[in-house]
Amino acid sequence: MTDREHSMQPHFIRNIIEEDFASNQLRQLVTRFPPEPNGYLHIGHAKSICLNFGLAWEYRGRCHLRFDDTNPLNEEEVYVDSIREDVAWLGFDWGEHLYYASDYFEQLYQYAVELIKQDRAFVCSLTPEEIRQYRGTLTEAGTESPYRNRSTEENLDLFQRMRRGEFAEGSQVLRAKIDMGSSNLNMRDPVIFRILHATHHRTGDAWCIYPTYDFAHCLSDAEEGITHSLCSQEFEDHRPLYDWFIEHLPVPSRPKQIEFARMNLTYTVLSKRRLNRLVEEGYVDGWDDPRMPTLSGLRRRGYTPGAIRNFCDMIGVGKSESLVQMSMLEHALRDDLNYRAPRFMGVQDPLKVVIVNYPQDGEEELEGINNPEDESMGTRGLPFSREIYIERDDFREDPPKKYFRLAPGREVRLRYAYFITCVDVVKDDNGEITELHCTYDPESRGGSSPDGRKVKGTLHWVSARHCLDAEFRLYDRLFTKADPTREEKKGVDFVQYINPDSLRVVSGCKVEPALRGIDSGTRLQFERKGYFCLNGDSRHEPLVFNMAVALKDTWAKIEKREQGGASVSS
RNA sequence: UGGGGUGUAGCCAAGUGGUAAGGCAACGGGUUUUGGUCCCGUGAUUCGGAGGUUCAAAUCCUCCCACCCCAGCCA
Repeated sequence: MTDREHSMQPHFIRNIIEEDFASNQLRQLVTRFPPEPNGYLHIGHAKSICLNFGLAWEYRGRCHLRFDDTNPLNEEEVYVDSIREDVAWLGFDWGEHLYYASDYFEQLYQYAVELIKQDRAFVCSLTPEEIRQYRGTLTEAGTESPYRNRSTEENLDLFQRMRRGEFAEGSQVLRAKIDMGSSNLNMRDPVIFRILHATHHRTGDAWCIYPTYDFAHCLSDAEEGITHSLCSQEFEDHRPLYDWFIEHLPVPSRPKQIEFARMNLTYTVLSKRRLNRLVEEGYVDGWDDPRMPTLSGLRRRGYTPGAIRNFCDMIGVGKSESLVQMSMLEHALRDDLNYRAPRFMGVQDPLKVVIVNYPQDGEEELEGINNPEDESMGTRGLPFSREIYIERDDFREDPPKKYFRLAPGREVRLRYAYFITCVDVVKDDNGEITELHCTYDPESRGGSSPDGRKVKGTLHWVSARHCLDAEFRLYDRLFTKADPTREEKKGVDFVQYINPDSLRVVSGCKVEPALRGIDSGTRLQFERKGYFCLNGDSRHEPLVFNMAVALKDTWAKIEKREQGGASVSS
């Protein structure tokens, strides 16, 4: 991470940390990113990752990566691997500080025993349904469990037998003894250990009782010396409970929980459940489909870690739930890639152009600049010959107003090559344009004329004899509604709003030969089109390029407006 | 009709008693061998609403409205 990327935008969490340092309550900042290994990370998680690791980096503290693996029913090793990969890819380093809540199972068990001895926890033999009924409702107080006043000895014995596996799942639980009349449901004698006869991905069959989130999370934080435990807002109601455990147990440190708002992104979904449906029901091609907002999907799409970090920085950290426009994410990518992506020429919909006054078998090499924003990226050779391909959309027989590309009798520039003038349009029997005849001005070699003559348009092109075949995969928003989740609340299944044109596969594309042999994953700009990324499995022709994001297109905007089209939304 | 949280421009977001930052988007203009980039300019008499305190309020007080979260032995 560089300083350029890390702006120091003020936000309430940073303010709290500043105050804690100022009042000498804090010597070193310690944060943590605590994913449950039960799914893949997405852009929403990136916000939390960047916040936690970013703050630790900024204040010379440290950030732990801790897997919150207290529920063996939905956790798997594959998820821990992908999460580690994604966090590292984003550019963060947890150093030696990789932890698992499951590392603390024995300690957590001892803490529970301590609570029983303090008469602050009891084994409850109510059934799950009974527990629910006894809990009361939002507006009515709960009822105390008939098992609430078991003796310490009996509780100790029962809890030990729970651990030994003497009971069936669901028959007993350990509960904290707090207040069944609390208006905060989390304080109505919450369950802190439950029986699960399941194999855990790390502890195997060593345990058959597992701590709940509320019990494990705060104590894990305390064990690790976390100073600021940042979580999303839905845990705000849990904070009194978090503090209750910290207060009553002999923990080595006293972490502070601070909640911030989750982010939503337009035209996509970010909940595990919905993302899972997209994959399970085949609407996308897996978790790393380039249309997915998962980190693996964004990576395959061509997003850079720097772009995602900048995006997270841009959106800020607050307490009000946001619906961030996709245009912000796209801006962050363009902004990053503009400086680092090498430029190439690629024609999506080829239209043959014959340079009639160019030598029949002539051939020469022109020079192209790899990145106008960064001279150190050098130049490359561009083979030129009598027959080339240009973009079909760069020619209009009857050019509309403000169109300054090629048209009959009009002169334009071929980027880094020559000025050409269209002298003839060749069509087939159906009236389809099959090729263009143009003349070139030998004096304009390189792209400028010694007489100072100006042209309005510059076109990208490839030499027909030298170009490579390619396939472009053009991605668009996954949904047709900015907030498919909101629509869902009106009773419509969000999959109804999946964009049928979110993927357009275009074959028959032609790209310049310098692209031969580039590595998969390489990010580049096809000039005048957008930023692309060579797809992972693309070794031979046709080369497959995923479009990460299109370049801004002022002409498309003008054309749409002239036609009275609707404005583009984000 | 319980509790917790949030409301500042189309979106994100600073600001916490002294007269509304910044970014994205949009719209003008300049530069340009990418209709890209870059540069310049344009937007809130007003901060969910209504009252009140004050010389002074987005900031303090009162009432109201809207939205989000909570009744898993999920996290």
